[in-house]
Amino acid sequence: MTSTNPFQHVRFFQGLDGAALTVVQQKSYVRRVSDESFFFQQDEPATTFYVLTAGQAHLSQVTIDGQQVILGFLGPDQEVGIVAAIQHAEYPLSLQAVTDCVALAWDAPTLQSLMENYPILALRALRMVTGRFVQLQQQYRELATERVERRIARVLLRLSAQAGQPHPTGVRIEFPLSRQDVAEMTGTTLYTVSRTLSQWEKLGIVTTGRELIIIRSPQELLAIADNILPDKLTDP
Amino acid sequence: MTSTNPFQHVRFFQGLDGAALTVVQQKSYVRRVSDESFFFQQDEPATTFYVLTAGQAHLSQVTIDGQQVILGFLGPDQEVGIVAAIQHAEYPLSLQAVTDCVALAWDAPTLQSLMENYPILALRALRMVTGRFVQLQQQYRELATERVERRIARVLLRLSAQAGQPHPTGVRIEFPLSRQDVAEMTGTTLYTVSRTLSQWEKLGIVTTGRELIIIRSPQELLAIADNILPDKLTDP
DNA sequence: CGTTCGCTTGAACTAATTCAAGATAAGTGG
DNA sequence: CCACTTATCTTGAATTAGTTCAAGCGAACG
Repeated sequence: MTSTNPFQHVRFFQGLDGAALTVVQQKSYVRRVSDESFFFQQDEPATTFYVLTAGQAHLSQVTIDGQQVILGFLGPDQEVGIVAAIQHAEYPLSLQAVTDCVALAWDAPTLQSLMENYPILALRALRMVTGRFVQLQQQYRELATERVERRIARVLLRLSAQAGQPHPTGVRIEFPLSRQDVAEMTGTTLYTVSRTLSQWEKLGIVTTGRELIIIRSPQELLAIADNILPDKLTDP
Repeated sequence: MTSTNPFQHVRFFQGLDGAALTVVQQKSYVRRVSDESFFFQQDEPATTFYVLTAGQAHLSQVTIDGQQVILGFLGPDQEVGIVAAIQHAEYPLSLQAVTDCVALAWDAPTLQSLMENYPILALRALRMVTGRFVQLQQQYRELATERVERRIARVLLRLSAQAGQPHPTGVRIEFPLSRQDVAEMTGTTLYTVSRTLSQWEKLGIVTTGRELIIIRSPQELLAIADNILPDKLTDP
């Protein structure tokens, strides 16, 4: 068919010409991962590089004593597993589907030889990882300096930007998201998240349900994230 | 002279042959930065890539309200500023010398053309950034899940591994390190750091002074970091 | 030699955690 | 379709880890 090549949307392949795109595509295979299942788990040998084409998945780490931390969510056209391509190593985290997912996959040796044949791919990957790195540094700073409420506000804003769908009463986060999930993203407990969301619901900022969050007033959430206190919160 | 090329020690240049190393070296220049001064500051345009050859410096971010976070320390043979080479961007953080420093420097366009001429450099950089990324993810998880005491223990162990010098009574961290600095690395306050170090000093784990920390018992510090409680701490 | 800077320590305070108990909603199988 | 089971969520009460404020000490510095 003559429609645009879907690979053009993927940051990782931007800058490749048509012929190269075809080669890259031929070397790929499709992997389907159903809701709740893992693409890979922490400490497994890193064998595969993925570009997600449909669904949502989350990146998480577990501590020795079983505590989980969610480092972020991945949506369509996002890629993961570059570590597989550049060194014999283990995945430093797990990738778990939170809805049914479809992904394009490349084995480590395949990607490695693609990078050798198309040096621009290494530069692309470098730009990609650097961007994520800068983002993680910012998240780190937020975790180190900000109160729980602000961190929760930031996470909801980030998720709504990344996976938000218009909804009659606001923007709905388009995958099941529990209080526990939000806690693991913000370094707090599910109790504190529940209390915070209850309070926001009373103020009309969000609507919540079981594994569901709809943002009614992004402005107020932004004000909380940026620590701008509205009158109704400062008054006793 | 016939001694080994100093560039061979730098991770970034490993894999380059002698001729390439010479070219890379010729394109570099030396920059000296005295104690307390900045290599660059957050939000400045990223123009330069550095490899530190002598001294110690720290990477830090400041929040809008002036709070500082230290993301890590850099010692000899470590490199920084890859963001300069790959995109027109601002430095996402500041690099400040904590002792007198000497560094090799490359301007962004220079490094960019070097990467085009020697594609292996992009792969090197990718490996480097990925490594740091994995490390930062780990630090993030620690910050999200661990108590202050453990985080402080980890930081001291990390710093002693990176910049520790043998000392009659233990391992000494070889640059001025204030309580405030440790607080900014662990996301806590200088008061809590002071209290923690005082306690450890009573237990004989460390010796401290003004901007000085000597680790006397790395094992006990490791036990704290790994949450293995010795009897004397569990007894009432 | 006074002033600055880094450090210590007590005391009061508070943000957030932990524990406990119950409510609500979603599967599951008879 | 309804009872049974399971998982998510809410909320109060008690607790605590860590912060904040305040005051004072001692070493370094100009």
